[in-house]
Amino acid sequence: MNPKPTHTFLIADDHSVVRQGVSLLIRELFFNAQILQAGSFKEILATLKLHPIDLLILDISFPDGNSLNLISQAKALQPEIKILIFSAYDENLYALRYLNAGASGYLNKGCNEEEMKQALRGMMVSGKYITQNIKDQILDSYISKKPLNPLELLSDREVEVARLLIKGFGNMEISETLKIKKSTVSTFKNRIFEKLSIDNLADLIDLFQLYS
Amino acid sequence: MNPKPTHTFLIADDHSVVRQGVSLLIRELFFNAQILQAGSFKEILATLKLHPIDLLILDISFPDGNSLNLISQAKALQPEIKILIFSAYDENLYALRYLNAGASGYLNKGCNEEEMKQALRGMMVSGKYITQNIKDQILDSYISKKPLNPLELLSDREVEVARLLIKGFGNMEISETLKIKKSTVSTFKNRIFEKLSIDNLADLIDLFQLYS
DNA sequence: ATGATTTGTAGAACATATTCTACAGCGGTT
DNA sequence: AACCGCTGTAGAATATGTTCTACAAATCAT
Repeated sequence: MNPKPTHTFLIADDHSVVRQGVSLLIRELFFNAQILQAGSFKEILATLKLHPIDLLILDISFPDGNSLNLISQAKALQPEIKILIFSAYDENLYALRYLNAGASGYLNKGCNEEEMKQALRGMMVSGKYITQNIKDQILDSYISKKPLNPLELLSDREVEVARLLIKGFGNMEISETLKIKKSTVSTFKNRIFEKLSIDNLADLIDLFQLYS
Repeated sequence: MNPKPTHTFLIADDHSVVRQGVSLLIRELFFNAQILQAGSFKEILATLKLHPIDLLILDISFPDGNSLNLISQAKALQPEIKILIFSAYDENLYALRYLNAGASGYLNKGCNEEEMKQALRGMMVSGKYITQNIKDQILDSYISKKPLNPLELLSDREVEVARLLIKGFGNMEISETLKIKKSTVSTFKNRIFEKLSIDNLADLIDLFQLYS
């Protein structure tokens, strides 16, 4: 069976429906692809240790955190792996960050099937995929450092902390989740508030709602 | 073809992958079902006007708003329609509200395939599906005659405190504004959280946003 | 290439928030 | 009239969060 060995995909998303949907799409394009799935960080890493993967399709948010730092771990295990971020979050907010962290494509979950197929083809043939929108952003951010929206002022870690804050996590929980001291969390909180010119959680939640 | 006319499903979600994934699942259970899809409010309504639907599988959040008031519109068009909410949001926070609005099932996107199938079967055979968790909630709210609008649970002073909290006021500021001791503010905060079954400010803000 | 800034991290002292308990007044029930 | 739960209020002990300072590593700007 399977006379021509073909590509291996790993779909990482905490929602099984999404994995199924992506799976289907892939099969339409690469009919004898090998498709693996993972629903958590542990599963992703475990799979990467066992199988060489051509393309990792990676959601941003998992129950156990965001996948930013997973990228480097994945690359450490498989330097040649291609990573396509597939997220429901606004690309304007996250794409640059993730591309910078080592992903080579960013696709919004709000895409239609055609875009999705293009993204998959793009990743497989040229190793990358980004929308015009993001290309423009890259250009802009190259030309002038003017942030398009206030959240871009935040560093990766700051965004991470901010996202936990708006989920309702307290400093203690955050410090445990990220394994940093509580005073560190406070420092981040302060810097976030300062950068965004706000001074309370309610405003932070407001801002994130506005810009995503 | 299709000798035995069977069920018609409408999958409403702004992410096409999700629609595909759900589609797949449905086909496994109801192999000759008719499956329609919609990615926006307009599409949902348009479809409802053209086709009688047995089960509407409905996401909560769409680019053009949340689907709460879409439920009554759907029921207006097709009083017999069954609606299963399929959402990534915490069921504890939203399920009752949507059930009350006319949905008869609530399924979290974090479910596995088996749960999803159970939900689909539940909806088709008995017209409803809810998790034990939500059953408990309903029971509680029945026994204690909790009004659906949680804000009605709060006493005048509690609402006053809650409003200040969601404006971003800290306990100190509230205690100064209302001329009560800070420990009193904490007591109120606790009672508010308890009455609304939440435990952090982010959820309070969420709730207040939903109810306005 | 080098100095300036940002980023990620904490310790210690201090400020704020929560918990647990309590109690009096009010309104409804028996 | 006596009881009950809900409301508005706190004190004290405890838990959590903030500030201020600091420092190394990374990144940026010149």
